[in-house]
Amino acid sequence: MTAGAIQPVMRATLEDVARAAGVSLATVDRVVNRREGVRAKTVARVEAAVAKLGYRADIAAARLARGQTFRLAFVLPTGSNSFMTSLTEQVARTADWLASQRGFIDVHHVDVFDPDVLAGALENLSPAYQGVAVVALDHPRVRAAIDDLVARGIAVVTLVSDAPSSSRVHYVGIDNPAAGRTAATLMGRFLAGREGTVAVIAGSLSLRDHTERQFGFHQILSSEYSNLSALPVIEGRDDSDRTRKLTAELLARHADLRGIYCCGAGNRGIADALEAAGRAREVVWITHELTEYTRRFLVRGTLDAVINQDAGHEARSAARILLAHCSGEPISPDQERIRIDIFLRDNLP
Amino acid sequence: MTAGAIQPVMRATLEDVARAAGVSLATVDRVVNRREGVRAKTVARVEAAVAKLGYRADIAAARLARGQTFRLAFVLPTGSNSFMTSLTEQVARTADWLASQRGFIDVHHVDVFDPDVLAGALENLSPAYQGVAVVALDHPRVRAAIDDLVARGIAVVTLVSDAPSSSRVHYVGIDNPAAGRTAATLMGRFLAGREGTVAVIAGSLSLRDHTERQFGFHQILSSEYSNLSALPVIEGRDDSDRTRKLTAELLARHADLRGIYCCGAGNRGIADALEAAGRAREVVWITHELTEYTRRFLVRGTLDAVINQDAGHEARSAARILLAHCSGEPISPDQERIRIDIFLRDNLP
DNA sequence: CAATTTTTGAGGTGCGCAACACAAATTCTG
DNA sequence: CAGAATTTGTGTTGCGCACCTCAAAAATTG
Repeated sequence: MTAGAIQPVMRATLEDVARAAGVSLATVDRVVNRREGVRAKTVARVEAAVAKLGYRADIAAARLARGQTFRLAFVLPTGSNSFMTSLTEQVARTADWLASQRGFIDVHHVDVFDPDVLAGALENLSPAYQGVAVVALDHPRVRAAIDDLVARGIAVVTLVSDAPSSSRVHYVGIDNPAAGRTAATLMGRFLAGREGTVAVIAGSLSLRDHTERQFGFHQILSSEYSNLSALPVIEGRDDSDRTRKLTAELLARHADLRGIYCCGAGNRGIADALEAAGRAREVVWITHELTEYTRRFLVRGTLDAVINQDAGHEARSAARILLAHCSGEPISPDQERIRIDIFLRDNLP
Repeated sequence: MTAGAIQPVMRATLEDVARAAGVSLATVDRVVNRREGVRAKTVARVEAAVAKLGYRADIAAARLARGQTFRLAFVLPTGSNSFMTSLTEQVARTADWLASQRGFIDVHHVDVFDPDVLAGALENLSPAYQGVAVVALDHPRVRAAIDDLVARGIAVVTLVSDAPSSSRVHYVGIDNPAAGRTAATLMGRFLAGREGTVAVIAGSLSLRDHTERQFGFHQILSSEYSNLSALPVIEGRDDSDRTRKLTAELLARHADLRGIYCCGAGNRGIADALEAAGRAREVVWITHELTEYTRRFLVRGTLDAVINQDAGHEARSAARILLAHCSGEPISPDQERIRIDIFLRDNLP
């Protein structure tokens, strides 16, 4: 047995560093906080002492002394689909956690599907915010609004849906083309060589994430599963009534329909139609986002797989990244990477 | 657009509460820290003020004032398989993070597969630790050692591998039977009705997690996929040389071998044997833990799916839970729940 | 009502750090 | 080598809280 021997546990303080370097507290402070007016030679001496003692500022004490507080704005859709509801709830929880870290979150609900409204909301945001997380739309006006915020020194992260060409500091969300490819691989493998058609239902093709998903899906399906042919993409507008009708039509029209990939919301409609037609077991259905409904369909066997992004992780990650950015701390990339979760009936959380 | 109006952002302090309740700072302190000697009526007044102002102690300031530091021990296997290496690394990173939260982690490496050695290591642990995370073994001596630590007031969490009947405060790891069921569903669906046999390779059946996984696997395979019959479990001892030989034998002996489920390590051996036999594409192979090797096999198409537990998440979660337990703070269960990740070639992180 | 007990208040200290003012020491100029 | 400029030291304050002491006030008792 190798024991990491029990060492003295006290943290080195600024004072320890000062003593070790043979300089005063003020000088150490100047060095560690990169202030002016210290000779290079002295800087080196202090830095050597820092390294030797393994000094690391107690960030809690530092924040306390600075009296820093952070104000963040989360701009979320007014829409009421399950995923966005869950995201809103997770943002609230994150706010709760952040409050104990001297951070404060205001949530603004806007119609993010209207570029002008969204851009307007961003433009009117109080300059008191140090950071903004926004479920973005990839549109020139929105892009400009984001760039404008960044130019004013406000850190912006895009959440769930990106605006890649803007100057946001980070995108917190999944790789949507990869998510689509994942869905296609599951579809192809679950259908294992059977011939037939596969339908793709998107919310709207003007949504970047839906477009990217169906792009990834088609990419893999056409290159690897020639036994399956994809039907033209249908826009369900994330609305269950509409998807119910559309799915019913699909089922009526295509006797050889083997699979449905839904890269948006409106899942209740799809489930209804599949079950009404009695083809729930036979048709492979894959969709996005784990909600109370998709969970139920999964357990029941109507739904075969869910591609999910963890809303809680996204909310926390956005907050952490904004905070780190504001206080110049580093972030650890692989803790912040949002994974593409696959859920089957068996590995539901 | 609904704007969460910009409110005053200052946190309420103890002094604010004192003023609002019309009592002194000392009394508020007595109430919030549950000290003796305050009339019930006064307690109620203070608590009302706390609620009204939404007062929450600044935990950073509180920790600073208390001068609290935490000492945690992580007891990890000496073994060198990729997953454990990665776990060790993630524990080191967690230690780094924790150091800025006034927490200190010592790592002890022991042969966790020998119950006596493991129990001995736990028994000899310095009483200076406030918390211990251990990759456990479900064995009476180990159980007793854990119970003993808990009896001495040391919080214990089991990590990756549980000792369910002990008095550990938490198990940080995946639901292994569910992981096995997940593997079986993937196997059954990828093979979609084809007839044949499926091999199961475990590290050792005396390891609780491996046993549980193969249990879950068999459960689903036998109840839902009658077209597939499982061969007797093979013990590969997590050793690539051995698994290579065993896999080669399997392939030679069973022309109708359709799938391999490996619920332990030794994946390089399996990959070698599959590729050497030229049956890498045809045989569905599912294994556990995403490592540099399994990632490569996945990309190459030799491996079909990986069931993974996130070592980084586990390390951080164990530390957070121990810390919360030591300082009497609550934990948020769904942030600490370790998920059963499924990785295909397409959703690799 | 005095004596006793319980409750409350006032005040101080220190945790580790940031931020600042000002004096002292050191170096650099002409 | 005086004077100026630069570098370093000393010292203080306060962030929000925990924890302690001692005295004052209030409630309870005989």
